[in-house]
Amino acid sequence: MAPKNDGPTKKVMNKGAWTAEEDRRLAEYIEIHGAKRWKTVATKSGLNRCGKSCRLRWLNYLRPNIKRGNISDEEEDLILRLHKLLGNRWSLIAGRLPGRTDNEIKNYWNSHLSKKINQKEKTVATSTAPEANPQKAWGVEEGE
DNA sequence: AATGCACACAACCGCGACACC
DNA sequence: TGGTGTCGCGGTTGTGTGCAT
Repeated sequence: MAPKNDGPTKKVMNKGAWTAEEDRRLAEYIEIHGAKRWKTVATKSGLNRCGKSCRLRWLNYLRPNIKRGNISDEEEDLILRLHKLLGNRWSLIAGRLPGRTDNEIKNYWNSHLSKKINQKEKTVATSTAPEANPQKAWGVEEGE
């Protein structure tokens, strides 16, 4: 499909998956000028992307020292404990896991751990004879 | 071999916080 | 002190891929 004429004033930003060329340009720009003023990064680097998009791409994918995939048992355990402590404060949790990003942890939680926890809760609920104390077994507190 | 489904991950969106003028 | 612009975060959606039927 041939692109339509967008008109003289309106500039349409790129969306969707990043290309290798875009990655290269972003990394190159940040290497020279640093990762600050994302709006400027977006415009000056010549990428037709918004600052937000550049920031996300850099933090979650291009930044050096990023660990990707293979979350170890220790890391998983740490995530579980930190989540219990902090709740959905993914950036704080990520801060405790060197090389991991908040987005990755959030994704991991949503696809793996939330299910695990649901299953755990179910087994606990069934194993602790509900008829002895039904309210506690179903997590019902008087104040609620 | 084709199709449908579930899962994993990348990216977008909306909103609140913060900095600067 | 209020207004405006930018950033950062969390929630959500879109898309690609592998697996089962």
